[in-house]
Amino acid sequence: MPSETPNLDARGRGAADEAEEERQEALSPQEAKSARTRRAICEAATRSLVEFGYRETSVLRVQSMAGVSRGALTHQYPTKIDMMGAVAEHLMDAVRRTRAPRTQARPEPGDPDFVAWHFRSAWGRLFHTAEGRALSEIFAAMRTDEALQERIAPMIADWDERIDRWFLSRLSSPEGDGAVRELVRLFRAVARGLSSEGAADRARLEAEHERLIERLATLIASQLQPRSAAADDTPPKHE
Amino acid sequence: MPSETPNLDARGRGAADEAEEERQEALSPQEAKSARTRRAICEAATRSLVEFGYRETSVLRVQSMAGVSRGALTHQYPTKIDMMGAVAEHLMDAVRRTRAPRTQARPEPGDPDFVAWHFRSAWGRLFHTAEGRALSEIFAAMRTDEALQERIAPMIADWDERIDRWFLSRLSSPEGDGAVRELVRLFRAVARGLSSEGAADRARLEAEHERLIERLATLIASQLQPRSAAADDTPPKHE
DNA sequence: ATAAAAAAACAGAACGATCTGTTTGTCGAG
DNA sequence: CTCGACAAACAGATCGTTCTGTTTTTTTAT
Repeated sequence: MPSETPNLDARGRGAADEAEEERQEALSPQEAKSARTRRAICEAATRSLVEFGYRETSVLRVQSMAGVSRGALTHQYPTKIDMMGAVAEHLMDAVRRTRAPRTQARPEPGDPDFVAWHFRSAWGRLFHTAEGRALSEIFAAMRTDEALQERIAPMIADWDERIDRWFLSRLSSPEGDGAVRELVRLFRAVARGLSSEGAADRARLEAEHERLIERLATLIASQLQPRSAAADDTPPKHE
Repeated sequence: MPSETPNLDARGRGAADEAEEERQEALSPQEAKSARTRRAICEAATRSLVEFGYRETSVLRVQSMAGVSRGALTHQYPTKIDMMGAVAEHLMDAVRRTRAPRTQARPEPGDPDFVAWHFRSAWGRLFHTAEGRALSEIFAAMRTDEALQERIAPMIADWDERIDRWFLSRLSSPEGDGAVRELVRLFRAVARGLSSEGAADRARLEAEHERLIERLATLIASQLQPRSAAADDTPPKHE
C-alpha cells in the first residue's frame, strides 16, 4: 500500500491522505475523521521532532501535543515505527507542495547566478524549514534504529533520488552526471549537518548557516553549468 | 615538535586523568583504581555512542559494557551529564594524542596536493575514527539537550577553535582568515553530517564518504594556499 | 426500508520494561 | 577509626505496547 510515488505529481496512495482532507469531495465521514486525526498526529510529531528531536519524541508527547487520545493514536499507528513512517511520508508530501518564496525569482540560464541559485533555493525549500528539519531528524535517527531504517530507508532513497534528478534536469558538469550527483550529495551532507546543529544563540546560528550555504553554493557553482545552454527554454516540468 | 596532530598540549585539569594512568609513578592505589574505573567507563561509553547513539547510551548500558557496578559509575559520575562531559574530555584527549598514519606522508608546501592533504588528513584523524564519531554524536545531541549543551558547549567551542587554528597556521586565503575559517567550518559541517549517516551497506557508505571528502578537499583546495606563499609572507611562526 | 450485525474510530486503564537518580551497606587502605 | 571506592537495592517517572470497553458508521439480512 505505501508504494513509492513513481513520479513528481502522480501521488501514490498513502501519502495523499492529508491532501484529500481539504477537498472534501466524496469522503465518507469515517475517512474524513481518520484523516483529520492522522493529520493532527503528523503535524504534532513534526513540531515535536523539530523541538525535541527523534528520541525525545515519544508517543505520549505526540498524543498530548496533537490533542488526541492514546487509543486514537494507537488505532491509527499501532507502533511508533508505523507513526514515524507516516510522518515521514507526510513531511515529504508537505515539502513537495511548498512553493518557492517570491523573494528571489529564478534567474535565466544565462545569469551568472543561475547555478548557485538552485542550491540556495533547495536549502530554503527543502532544509531550512520545519518540515525539512524534522525530516533530517528522522534521517539521522536511522543510523542507530534498525527498525526505523528498514521502514523508511526506501523512502529516503527515493526522496534523495528525486532531489538528484531535480538538479540533474537543470545543471550539468563537464565531468558528467556522476560529478553533479556527487556535488548534490555533498550539498545534502552539509544541509543535514547544519540541521543537527544547536546553539544558545539561535539567530546567530541561522545567519552563519546562511553564509555557509552561500559559500558552498558559489563553490559548487564553479564546477557546474546550466544544462544544454541551447534548449533550456523549455522549463522542466517540476510540479 | 613535528606535530601532525592538532596540537596545543596545554591541557586543563580533568582531561589529564587518563594520561596519568599510564605513568603510574606517584599514584596511590586508590587513585589508580579510580583512574582505571573512569577509563573503563569512558571507553565503554565511546563504544556505546558509536554503536547506539547518544540517546540509547544509558548509564545502565555503559555500566554493563564497562563491567563496573552501578555504584562505581555513580560514584565517579553522579549524573549522566557528568559522565558525558568526562567522556567528551576523554575523547578529545584521545583524538589529540593519535598520530597520523604513515600511509600518506605530509607533502611539502610546494606540492599541489598540499592544501587538500590537510582536509583528507583531518577527516581521517578527527572524524573517521571511533572517537571522532562518538564526539559527533555528543555534538548532535546538544541540539535538544539543554543541560548537555550547557556542560560541553565551551569544550566544543574550544575544540573547534583549536581545529581552526591548526588549519590557519598552515593555510591562507587571498580573502583573508575569515574565508579560511568559513571553509573549515564547511568542512566540519560535512564531516559531522556524514558521521550521522547510516545505511545497511556499511562498506559502500564508507567508500562513498571517502569520495565525497576527496571531492570536497579538492574543491576547497582551489580556494586556499599554503600559509607562507608569496602572496602572504607571514613567517610560519608555528611552534 | 429497517433492524441486526459487523467494522471502524476512539477512550482509557494497565503492563512490563527501562531510565535516571538516591540511599544504604560493605570493605580495604591509610 | 575514618574515608574513599564500590556494591546493590530502591524510588519515581516514562517508555512503547497491549488490552478491554464504548461510540459511531457501514454493511447486511430480512
